[in-house]
Amino acid sequence: MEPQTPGRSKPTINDVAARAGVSKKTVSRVINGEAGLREAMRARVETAIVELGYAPNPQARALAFGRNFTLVLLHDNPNAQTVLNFQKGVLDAIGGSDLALVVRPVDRNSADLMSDINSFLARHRPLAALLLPPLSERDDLAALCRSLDVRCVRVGSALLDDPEHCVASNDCDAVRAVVAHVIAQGHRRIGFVRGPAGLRSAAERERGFVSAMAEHGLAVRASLCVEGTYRFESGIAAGRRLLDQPEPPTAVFASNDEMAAGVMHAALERGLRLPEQLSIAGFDDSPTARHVWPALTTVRWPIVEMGALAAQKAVAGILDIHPFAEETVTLPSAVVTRDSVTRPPAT
Amino acid sequence: MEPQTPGRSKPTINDVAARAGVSKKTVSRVINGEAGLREAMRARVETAIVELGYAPNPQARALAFGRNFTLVLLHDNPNAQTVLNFQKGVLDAIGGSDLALVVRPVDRNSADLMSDINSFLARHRPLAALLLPPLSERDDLAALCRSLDVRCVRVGSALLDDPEHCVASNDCDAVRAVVAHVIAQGHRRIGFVRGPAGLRSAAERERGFVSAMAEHGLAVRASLCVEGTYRFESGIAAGRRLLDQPEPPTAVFASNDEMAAGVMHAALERGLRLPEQLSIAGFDDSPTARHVWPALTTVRWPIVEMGALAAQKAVAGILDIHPFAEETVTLPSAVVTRDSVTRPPAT
DNA sequence: CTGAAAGCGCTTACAG
DNA sequence: CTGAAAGCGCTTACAG
Repeated sequence: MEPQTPGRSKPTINDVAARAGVSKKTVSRVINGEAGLREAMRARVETAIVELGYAPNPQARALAFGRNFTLVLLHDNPNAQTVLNFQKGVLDAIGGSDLALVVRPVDRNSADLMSDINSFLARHRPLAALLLPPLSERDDLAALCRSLDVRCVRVGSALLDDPEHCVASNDCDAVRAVVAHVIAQGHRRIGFVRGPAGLRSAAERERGFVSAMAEHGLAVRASLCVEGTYRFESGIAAGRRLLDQPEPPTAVFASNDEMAAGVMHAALERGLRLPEQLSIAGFDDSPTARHVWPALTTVRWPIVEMGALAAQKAVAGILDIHPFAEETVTLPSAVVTRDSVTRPPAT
Repeated sequence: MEPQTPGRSKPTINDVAARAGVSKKTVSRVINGEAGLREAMRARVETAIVELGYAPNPQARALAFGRNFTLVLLHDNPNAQTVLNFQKGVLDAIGGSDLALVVRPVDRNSADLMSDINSFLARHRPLAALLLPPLSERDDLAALCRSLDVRCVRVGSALLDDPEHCVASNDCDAVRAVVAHVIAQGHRRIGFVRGPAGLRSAAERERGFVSAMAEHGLAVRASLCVEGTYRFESGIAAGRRLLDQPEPPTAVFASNDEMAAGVMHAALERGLRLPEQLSIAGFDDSPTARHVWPALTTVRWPIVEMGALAAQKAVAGILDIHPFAEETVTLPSAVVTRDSVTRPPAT
């Protein structure tokens, strides 16, 4: 069961060099895929590596390189599914390699945020930092990474940086599409639950809502737009306010699924039948979207793919993983049609 | 903004030694908190450390120690909230220290599972591996860790190992409590949706269900026990089978929240009113439990606390984080009473 | 195109 | 109780 013969410890670069009859510098060149080696040399070394079952010691490389072969995920995102799906994307992409993924949740309201991240990065010295929203929106953080010579890839609902440093969805377009779908069912009075002020995703989704309404010649009534926090409870509160209007909406778009579920609660506690008396759409395609009744029409956010693309950008030029074309930045979202949106009640 | 004067790079152990007028070995002793140092020495070194803003280089320590100061989380758990809450617990516990958390999802059905983990652990050399269920149930994996001299802490629904290597909930008792609550409402015909065969959590929860029924003198009818996969869809299927019985249950306990949500769907698609016509209880207290209507009565699984306790055990004797008494193994669950369980319909 | 030397910043093993 | 030497397994910087 144990491949490693007791007493004979793991082979080092010296063992490979000796066996191949070359210097360890040459072995190092092969390991790091450097150019300008005679093919015969390379082959000899590779044979020795295989025969010995050699694998370079990451700790030694890290010390000599002054850099760990790790990616660190910095996040302050309350949505577990989002964070985990992103991790999955990253790990799928780096799977075969010897990279490791380090996770580092932070508190964006902490006064020490920058200095904490500074010291963590300075000590740990990863290849790159991956920033999830809303952290990804902070330019000071991206600048900090650069000043520490740590690559930085920012994930967001819109273009946050140059193509090498950014992975994006197009939330504006995605919301435009789902709201267009609602409108196509015949709705005119559509309520909107906005995300928290200051978040880029909230702004993009609002732009999408406003565009969709404008494109179809519908007015955005201020009384039918309320702000939430992206949390479930705020969705309940928003739903109540919307339904308390003298002319309540016949449909509501909430800027994420949690708040959409909250709007459902507000409707159900008033005894409304769903979706007949109120259509509701959300954003994220979280597990909750399938679990609620009626199942929620929503937008699938390509977070797994964004994780894979972020990993690819993080190691570009060092490791080659290329599921995506090099210039890819924006990944497509898709409307997921389920049961929570139907025609408005006859008036 | 940059504390590090350009040109003067980070202080090393040599700088500290020089400034304190001691050998670097002495500095090393202070860093590692070794005993048997004159207090005056220690104080001198500590002053120099503070004055210089010195922090040991983790890469160098890793090489010299033959060990990284990291914890690796090995998991094959489909529940994002569970995994993320566990990560949160671990990170809360190790927060201040210079430990890093590395995540490594694996595929427990892969033929290379053991060899993949073997090579990852052998190369990465973490302080410890943290195993989440269902991976934690595999004795061969725990043995592999030990053979590689990597500590291993197993998380489970029951005692899986010695107290130093195990963190547990008591799912049997927790289910007993929630089912007792259902019975206390007056239900006699209670359906049961089991978890997948082979999983310890499924077996423990079943034991709890059976005990609760027995304690209250109720029969467990085979026709009212169906097996699910812990996934939502399997809950729908289970719910349909239960409701198709000639004498359908008046209440259902599903072994997790996802399946409970599925049972709700099965009931709603038949036009049942919830909870008046069917009471439903779940397990996990996932976000979904709050989002469904009626909100789900369930069991809160102390996964955040288990993460913190697992971290504490992983570094015991190396680092001291002690929110928990040393001998703590089992952490308490709690019944969360919401709206999905009420009295049975009058007959 | 390949290699011998020095070094990365720590710790272990041994003295005294 | 403290230290000088050697070493962990790689890479950088320089030769040739």
